[in-house]
Amino acid sequence: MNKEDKKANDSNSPSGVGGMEYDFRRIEKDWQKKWKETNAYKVFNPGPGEGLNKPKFYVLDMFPYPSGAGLHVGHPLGYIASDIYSRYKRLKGFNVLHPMGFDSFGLPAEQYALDTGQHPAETTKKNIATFKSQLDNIGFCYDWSREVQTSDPNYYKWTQWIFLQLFNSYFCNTEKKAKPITELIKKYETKGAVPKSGPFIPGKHFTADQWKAFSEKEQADILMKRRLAFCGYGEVNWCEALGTVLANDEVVNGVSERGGHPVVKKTLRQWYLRITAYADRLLDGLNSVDFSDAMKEMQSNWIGKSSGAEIDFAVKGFLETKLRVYTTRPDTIFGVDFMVIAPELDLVNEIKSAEQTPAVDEYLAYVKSRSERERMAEKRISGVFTGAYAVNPLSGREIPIWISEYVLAGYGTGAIMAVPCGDERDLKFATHFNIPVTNIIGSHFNGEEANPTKDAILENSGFLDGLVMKEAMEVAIKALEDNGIGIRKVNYKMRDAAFSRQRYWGEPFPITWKDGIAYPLDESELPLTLPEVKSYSPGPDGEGPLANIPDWVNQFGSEIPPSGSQAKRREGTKFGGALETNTMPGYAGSSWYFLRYMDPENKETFCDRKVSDYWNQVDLYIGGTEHAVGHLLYSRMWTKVLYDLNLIGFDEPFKRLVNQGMITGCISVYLYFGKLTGFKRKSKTVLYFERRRV
RNA sequence: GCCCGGGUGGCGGAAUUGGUAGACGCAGCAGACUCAAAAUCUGCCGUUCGCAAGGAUGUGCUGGUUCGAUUCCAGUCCCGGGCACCA
Repeated sequence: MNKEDKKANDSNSPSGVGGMEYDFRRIEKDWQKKWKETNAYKVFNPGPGEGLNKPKFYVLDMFPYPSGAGLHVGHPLGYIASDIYSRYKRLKGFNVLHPMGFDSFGLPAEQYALDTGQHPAETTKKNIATFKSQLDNIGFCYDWSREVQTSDPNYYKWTQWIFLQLFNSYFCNTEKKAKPITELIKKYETKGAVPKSGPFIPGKHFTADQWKAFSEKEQADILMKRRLAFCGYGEVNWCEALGTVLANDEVVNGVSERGGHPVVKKTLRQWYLRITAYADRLLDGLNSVDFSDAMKEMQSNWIGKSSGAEIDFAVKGFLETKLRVYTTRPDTIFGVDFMVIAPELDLVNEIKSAEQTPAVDEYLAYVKSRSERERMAEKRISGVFTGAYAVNPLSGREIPIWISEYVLAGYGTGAIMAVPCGDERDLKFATHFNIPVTNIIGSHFNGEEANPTKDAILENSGFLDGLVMKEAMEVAIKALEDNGIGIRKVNYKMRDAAFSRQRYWGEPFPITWKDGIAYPLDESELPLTLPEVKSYSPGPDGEGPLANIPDWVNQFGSEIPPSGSQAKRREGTKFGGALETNTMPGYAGSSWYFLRYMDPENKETFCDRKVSDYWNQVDLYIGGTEHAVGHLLYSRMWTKVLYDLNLIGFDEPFKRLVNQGMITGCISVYLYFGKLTGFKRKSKTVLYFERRRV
C-alpha cells in the first residue's frame, strides 16, 4: 500500500472508491436493487407440457408472525441457514423453491386493535413492510413474487375452501382414510348404519328406512358426528368482567392478565378438527420422515397411544348408573382400593350422598376456578369423598368413589380405578386420605413406594392369583369381555383439535346456521371476507366481535339461498340463515401454506395438482421446536386429508425437519450447514462471506 | 406435576463410537510494523501453586461402573421449550 492509497483509505470517502474499505452500505444497496430489477431470485414452475431438466429442491422456513417489534433476533438464525443451503443447492444444479411469507392472523394484532382502535389489517400491513425490508437488508434470496399472507383474502379463500373439504369429509374406519361425506350419506340411504356384529342398539344404529324417516336436523346431527371438521361443545376461559374468552396465556393464576379479573370455565359451542381419527397414521408417518428423535418422541407422546380396557363398575344403590373407567392395567383390578372421577362429570351430582354434598359442592367450586394446567401441576393432594361406593365387578368388593382435580374429564372416561400399590399418585392419595392399601404384588411392594412393575406374580387377586402381571393382562381382559363388564380399548391422549376462536382477526367460517343446522356456503361465495368493524369488543354471550354486525351475519339472510348440494333442496325458499360468528384459529392458515407457495397466483384452485406433484414435499424444513406438537401435527393432518381426497400426491408435508437452536449465533449456523453438507471446512468459507452481509 | 432439550474458559462453542478437555472464532493481554493510531502479522490466553521446569485441579452437583468418563449408569439442582385459545 503506498501513501496515496493510505490517504484515500484514511479519508472518510463516502463511496469508498479508490480506497480498500468494503463500503457495505453502498455495495449492498446497489446489489439489492439489481437483484430486484433482474428478478434474480425468481423461481419458475415447469411450463405447460414442459419437463424442467433440473431436479427440484424445496427449502422452507417456518414463516413469521409479523409482530409490531419487527424481526426478532431469533428469526434470522434459521433463515440464514436455509438461505445458505438454498444457494448451495442452486449452485449444485437444483431448481430451488425457497419462499417466504407471513402468518398474519392472530391475537396480538387484535389486542392492539382493542387498545388503540387501529385496524389489524393496517398494523399487520405496516409490520409486514418492516419485516420485508429487514429481510431484504440481510440479503436473503427469496422469490417475493411467491409471498403468501394468511390474512389476505386471496389466501384465506383457500383456507376456507379446505375447511369446506374437511367439513364435507368423514373418516372411513374401514379404509382408514378421509372420504366425501356424500358417500356416507349414500351408505346410510341404502344400508343404514347397522353393526357388523353384536347387538343393534337403537339410538346408535339405524336402518336405511329409519335414516330416510329422520328429520333434516336429525340427519345433520348424525353426520356432524362423522365430519372431519365438526361442531361440539368445549370449555373456554371465560372472563365475566371483560365479557370475553381469554387465551391460556392471557390468564395468570386464575385471573385475567389485563385487569386481574376472575376467570372461570364456560362451555361454548366450538368447532373441532377430528385429528384423533388420524392418530395412528400420524404415528406411523413418523417412520417415513427425517425429524430428530426428540421431535418424534414429542409427537408420539402427544398422541399418547395406550392400550388397555374400559371397565364398568356398578354403583351401590344405583341400578342403572355405571361408572366406566379406562385403565392400561386391567391386571391390577383386584388391587383397586378407591375410584377417582373428574369433578366436572355429571355423574358426581347423581351419586353424591346427602351428607357429602356440601363438601363436594365446595370442591366443585374450587375446581371451576382452576385451569387444566394448574390442576396437573398441583403438588398438593386434594379431593373429596362422594359418599358413594362402586362395586368391583370381579371381586364384589365395595370401593369408595372420590373426586379429585388430578383426574381430567377429557382423558379416557374421566374416571380411574386407583391401585395404590402400583401407582405413585394413587398411593399418595391413599396415604393422604388414610385409605387402606391392598397389596397384590407381594414383596414387590414395600408399603412406602408404589411399584408399577409388570413382572410381579399376583396375590390377593382371585382367579388371577399366581399369574405374572403381563400374562394376567390378557386373562383379565378376556374375563371382562366374556362377562360383558368391559372391553379391550386403545386410547389416545390426543384430543380433537379445537378449531374456533371467539375473535375477530381470523378466517370467518363459510358456514350458515339455520334451525340448529350448519350449512356450508358454496365455493362460489368464497372468500367470505371479514367485515370492517368499528369495535373489536366481544359479542354477546361469549360470541366473537362478528356477532355485533347483523349486516354481516345476515348477509345470506332472507332471500339468498346458498347454492350447492346441501342447499338445492331449499332452492326458491326463504333461507334466513345466520353466518357463523366464530373465526378460525391461528394455525388454520399455517397448516397448508407450504402448498400455496408452489402456486401462489392460482385463482382456480389452492394449488394445481401438476404443480404440487412437481414440487412435492418440502425437502428441508427449518424452524423451532416450539411448534413440535401444534403446527407440525396440524399440517401433517391437513396434508393427509388432502392426500386422501386425491388433491395432492403425498401424505407427509415435510420430508426433513431441522430445528434451529434457541440461542442466536453465527457459528451455530456454520454448524448446521456443516451437518447438512458434511463439508465443514468449505461451509466455513461460505459463512464468512455471508457474515459480511449480515 | 408430566413430556422434550440443555448445563464445558470472560463469551459463542469443539471434542459424533469411553482414550491428550477447551478445536475454531470473539474478546483480552503482550510484541512487530507506525511519528502515532487503525488495519495487518506474531505470541500468550481455564483455575491454581511455582522464578522456572513442572505439579495440582477442572466439563452444574453427588455418587457409581471402568486402567481411563464431557461421553455410560443412578440420583439431584438449575436453565430453555411444550402441556391443547401466544405464535
